[in-house]
Amino acid sequence: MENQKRTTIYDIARRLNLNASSVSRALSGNSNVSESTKALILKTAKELNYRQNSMASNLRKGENQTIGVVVPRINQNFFSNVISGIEEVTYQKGYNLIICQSNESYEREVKCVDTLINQHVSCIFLSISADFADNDHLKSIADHGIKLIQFDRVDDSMDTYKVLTGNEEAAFEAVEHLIEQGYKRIALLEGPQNLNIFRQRKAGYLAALKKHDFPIIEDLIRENAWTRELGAKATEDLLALPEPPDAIFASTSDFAALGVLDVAQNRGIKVPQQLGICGFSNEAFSEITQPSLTTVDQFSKEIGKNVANLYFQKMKKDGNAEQNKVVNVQPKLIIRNSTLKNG
Amino acid sequence: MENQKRTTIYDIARRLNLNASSVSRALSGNSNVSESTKALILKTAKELNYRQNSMASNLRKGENQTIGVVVPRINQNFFSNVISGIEEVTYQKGYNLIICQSNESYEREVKCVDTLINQHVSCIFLSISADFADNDHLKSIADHGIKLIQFDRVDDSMDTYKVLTGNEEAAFEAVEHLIEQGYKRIALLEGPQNLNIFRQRKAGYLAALKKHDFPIIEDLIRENAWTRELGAKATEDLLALPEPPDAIFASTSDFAALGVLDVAQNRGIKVPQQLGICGFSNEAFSEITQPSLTTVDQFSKEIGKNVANLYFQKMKKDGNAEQNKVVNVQPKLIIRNSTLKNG
DNA sequence: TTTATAAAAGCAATCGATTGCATAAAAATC
DNA sequence: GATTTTTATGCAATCGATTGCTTTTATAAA
Repeated sequence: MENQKRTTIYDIARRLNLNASSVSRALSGNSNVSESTKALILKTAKELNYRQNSMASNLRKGENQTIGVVVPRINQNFFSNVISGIEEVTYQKGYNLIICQSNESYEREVKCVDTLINQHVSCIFLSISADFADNDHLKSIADHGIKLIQFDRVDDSMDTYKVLTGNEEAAFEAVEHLIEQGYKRIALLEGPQNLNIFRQRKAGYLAALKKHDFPIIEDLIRENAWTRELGAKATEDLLALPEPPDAIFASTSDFAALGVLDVAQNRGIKVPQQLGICGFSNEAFSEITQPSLTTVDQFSKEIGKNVANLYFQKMKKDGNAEQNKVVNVQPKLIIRNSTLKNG
Repeated sequence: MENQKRTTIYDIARRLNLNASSVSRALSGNSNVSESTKALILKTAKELNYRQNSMASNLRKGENQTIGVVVPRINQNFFSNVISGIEEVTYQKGYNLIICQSNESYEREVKCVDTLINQHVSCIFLSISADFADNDHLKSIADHGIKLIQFDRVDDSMDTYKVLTGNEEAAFEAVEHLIEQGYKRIALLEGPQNLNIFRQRKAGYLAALKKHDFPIIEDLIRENAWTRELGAKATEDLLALPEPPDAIFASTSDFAALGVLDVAQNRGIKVPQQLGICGFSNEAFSEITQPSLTTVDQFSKEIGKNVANLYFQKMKKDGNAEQNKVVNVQPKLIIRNSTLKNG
């Protein structure tokens, strides 16, 4: 029926001539209820179709078995996989997930965090938006007694638990791979430098060049090329240089790498012979392109699991202890045809 | 600080020598509070860093501004887009989303629904899992005064609000397109027939054949081919027939279509000349394959928005009124090279 | 059988916000 | 200035479950 009230422990108590406290104890299975009445209560609860009201329970217990997740975009492969990984763990623990997307907007990110604070969630798992401005909202999370785990895109300046990808190492490895394949002028497509992940990937790029005594050529480094279109645009510019690159590391994403490939194909530039292309993220399509794309797998679902496990295994116990606050999930370079100049 | 208690309306009241009820009224902006004290309360609230405890509020008000979503897999393109669309609308309305994934398991779907009932959510948006067994759990949702909207994969036998894709029409259109292109023996890769969407797509296939006086050849209809691997496997079988098909409609997904393409490429079969291929869902990769894949775009994000709007615009008012309970989001056939025999 | 002990059940306060009703204060009317 | 009306505030119950404490009942020991 639509509007009938839900059965409460009082309904059960009344029916059995008992006190609500006994019903509560019986249902939580705790203690001090005789087996016989316990069985009776459970039976009646089932008959009356009883369900615990978790609002009341949470209010009284002062804790909410709920975790809030804030990501830039739910429907982005990386994040939907992270969420899936998180959900797998939290489901096991009987926790609920409240999901918000910031849509890459700082303002909205702040609002999402606000909502989650109001909801009194136990912990917030968060990856910051592209136009991240300051971290006041993150600080206020702790003020309200809520825990915080940052993942992937994090604010380095904050001393919170974090789950990270080895962006720098992965970028280093990717560029070194390009060098080993004999590419001489390696360009970089980079993302917004207010995001740690893009800074780190750039650092990896620079470190690899340095190690192999390659000069750093500013002209070969292109900012904000993180969509297919922007990747294509940047490629056009790069190829118009007096001395164009012979390889492009699209450190932002496989989408950008796809843009590079688009341009190469339009111009009849042979990949990987004349131009090497390396992407980032191992999107599903990257093994389907012609040629298939070399890229970096970030094990996004693993990242999600790690985030959740970090909370349950360490944070709930340690509180905010000063040890091992950062977990690294090592990514892996997936070498495919788009960079195999030496076959 | 970590363990300090959160400020409540009582803290504010005490500080201002007022009663908590006035504070509550002031904060909810309702009425009957003088401008001066209202301003004072708002100011103090900010000073004390007050946040409403929504557990308490919801408990008292008996409603929970929360919606539960159950999908087979969060990290599946279609569903993550639907969720994204849902979130966009619910966010506007100040509602929270609790997300669960059934992992295509009926048992887990039941548990998800259980959890959401306990959480006392206002409404559940649900798409059933592949091994859907019965609808007792769906019925019990209404028993607890919770609304239900089914989308995409629905249990037809239940009279609930629904948001659907025009699967049958889309499949019909796809097959008709193949016929118009001159394909003569059109095979079908179909999914588990306990899911409405696959039944409907099959119906569309059959209807199109019938309209054009094509015989229905059982050998050309393959069950449970809904992954890349299974699609490839089914294609192997089809091509081994004495009279193999000259087109394959992978009604299950673009992944299955990709499996078809794999086999064609391995065997040197020319697409679309010797074999036409049509997929379903318009996955990101479908325009990247060589040749690009003809497929059906379902407007998944739109579906999500429609689901949420259905709740806010109709259901909350009408209750369970008997009119216009079903919304259709019409999909669109995206014709690409894999079927353009006459291109 | 009586007393000591353990187990079972009841009582009542509590979590924090909301709201109908009552009262006090301010404003409007005569 | 007295009375009515409006507005502002206070009081207290309520939402449903939990839990420390007390009382009652059953069991074990003396």
